[in-house]
Amino acid sequence: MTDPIHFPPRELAVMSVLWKLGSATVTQVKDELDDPLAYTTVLSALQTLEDKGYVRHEAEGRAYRYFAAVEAAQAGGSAIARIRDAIFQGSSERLFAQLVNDQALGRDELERMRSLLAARLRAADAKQRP
Amino acid sequence: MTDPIHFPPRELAVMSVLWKLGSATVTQVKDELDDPLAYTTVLSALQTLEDKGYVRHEAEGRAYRYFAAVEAAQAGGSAIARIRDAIFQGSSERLFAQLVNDQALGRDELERMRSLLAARLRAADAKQRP
DNA sequence: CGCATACTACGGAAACTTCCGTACTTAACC
DNA sequence: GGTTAAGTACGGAAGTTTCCGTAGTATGCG
Repeated sequence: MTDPIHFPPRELAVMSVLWKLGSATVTQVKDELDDPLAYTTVLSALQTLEDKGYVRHEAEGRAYRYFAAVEAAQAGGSAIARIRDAIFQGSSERLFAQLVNDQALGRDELERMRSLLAARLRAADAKQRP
Repeated sequence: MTDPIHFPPRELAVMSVLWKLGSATVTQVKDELDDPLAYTTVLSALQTLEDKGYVRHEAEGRAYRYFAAVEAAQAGGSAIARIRDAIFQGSSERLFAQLVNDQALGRDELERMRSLLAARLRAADAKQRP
């Protein structure tokens, strides 16, 4: 497996903007962040992330457009695994229990989870007895 | 809601040991960690965590026994929310999709997830039309 | 008592993270 | 051409995290 991807809080917030928008200029990232940071602060964060290889940029006019260089799914998988192992002692089931415990989950969302899980179970069956 | 709980990598590893063992002395934590750290390094981590209020200790003989002062479930809920919001754009469903995508999940584990989800759906129904 | 052993407190170095100001560059506009 | 506006590069200060060595304290043992 690759090195575990870990983002400190502020860098995660910046990555989050790129994943959400697909790509963004420095000013766009700055405007999306909850905290009012100086332009150069956001630029620094992006440059740090670029150093680490998590972000790349292209020139756009006289500005730069930034792109995430890692997929959200990849970062998500890594983050989930870390939480599962460290907090839930390796138990996906316990992690899941905590996830569905969220009272804000609507019925439609729960239904879609059920569908997803049913599909996943069928896939497991197919693999087990082909 | 309370301040978001966030553990840097090493501190998370230490908390993980406490959650796993219930409580532990410095030496026990040290022995459980994957990396071979000096005794004082582990002690420092525990003291830092105690400063932050995430850990407490009691005297045991001439040593200290450390306890987690936050529940794993609480830290887990906070961590899951952070990942959901930052990486999966607030979608529990997408987080869940990534979770069940893990090929290492066994049939029995998937079955138990299905039961959990079914129970959660029944609870949602009961709340919606009592 | 004197000594080794086991443990904690303290201090600090190095690296990382967050944050921003200043200086430099380029483009557009008058 | 000169000036303003928009943008980046650079450097650095302050705080956090990681890591450990040294010094101090207490316990038990001969």
